[in-house]
Amino acid sequence: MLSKSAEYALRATIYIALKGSEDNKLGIDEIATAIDSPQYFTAKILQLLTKNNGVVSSVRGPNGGFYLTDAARKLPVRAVLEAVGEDGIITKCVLGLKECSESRPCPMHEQYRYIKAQLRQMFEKTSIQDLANESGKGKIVINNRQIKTK
Amino acid sequence: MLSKSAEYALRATIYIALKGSEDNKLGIDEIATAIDSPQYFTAKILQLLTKNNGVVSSVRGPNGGFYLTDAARKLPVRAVLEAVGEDGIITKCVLGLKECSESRPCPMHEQYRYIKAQLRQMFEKTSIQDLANESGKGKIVINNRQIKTK
DNA sequence: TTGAAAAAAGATAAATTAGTCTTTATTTAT
DNA sequence: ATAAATAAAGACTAATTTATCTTTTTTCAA
Repeated sequence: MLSKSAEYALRATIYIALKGSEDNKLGIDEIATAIDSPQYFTAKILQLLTKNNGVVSSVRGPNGGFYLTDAARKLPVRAVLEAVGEDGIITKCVLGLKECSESRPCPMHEQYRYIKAQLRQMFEKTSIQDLANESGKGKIVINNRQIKTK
Repeated sequence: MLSKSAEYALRATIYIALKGSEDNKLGIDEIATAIDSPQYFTAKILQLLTKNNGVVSSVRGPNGGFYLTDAARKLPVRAVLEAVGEDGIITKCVLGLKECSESRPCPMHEQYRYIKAQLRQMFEKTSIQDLANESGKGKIVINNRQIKTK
């Protein structure tokens, strides 16, 4: 469904939203451990998220780390996917046809249209903060690990 | 969304359903050209489809080629995905968590559950023949090319 | 103003997926 | 029986994605 990059991007973003703040920046090691992802690779992905769409903010040096601004928290989940170049799920044809549209639909188009619209809804109407809130409900989990909300 | 393998598998299967029959078997070159896919690679995929789930049938030698049995035509689209090992879309967690379930849901679980159910519906309730019929409606297209139904 | 802590950037490696080519086996027709 | 047509099987190459390691830059605190 999604690439590893996209999965890590989402998990990392949710984790940062949940545990980080401007005066509690999180280090890459903590993040990678928490979401159970390869550290260096996750670092690369966070770089993408800081460069594109301003999803994640970062500062270097002592007490540096990653956090989300209030504005970033309001961004739709789609912004995360876009930042890692992975929004094809809601833009491309299921059968991979370049030219597939209402006027020239592929054999699955009719059926998939509605589902695609819902995926789009989900990724556009849900904000990063919304996901963090879900995660905060206690029983909800990132990577098999209960996250303690402060 | 889907891998190239899965896309080619679906396109090839639909094409064979539409144009082939037990006494009009289709050659790999025709198929690959028609669905605009790399020939040798598509051959590999058709091998998978003949070995797994009996989606496609084939015979070698002169006048050999690929076709679908009547039974195969009734198979759900999911059988094609399974045959190429690509049914993760309807089985796996969006965030890639190993342990994500009703009792231990990931932050997107609630939202995605319904969509996943619909994807499953689509892939399980739609048969290969159904897709071929769609394709037969005339304006519908495999790979930007109008397929002439006899 | 120096040292240490952090992310950024860059270079490389490993794994997976996609794609190609060659050889073999099977089938049909002559 | 033999030759030709075809898919199957296997070996190989290329591209992309995933992952790791090293070096550089920035920032803070002593």
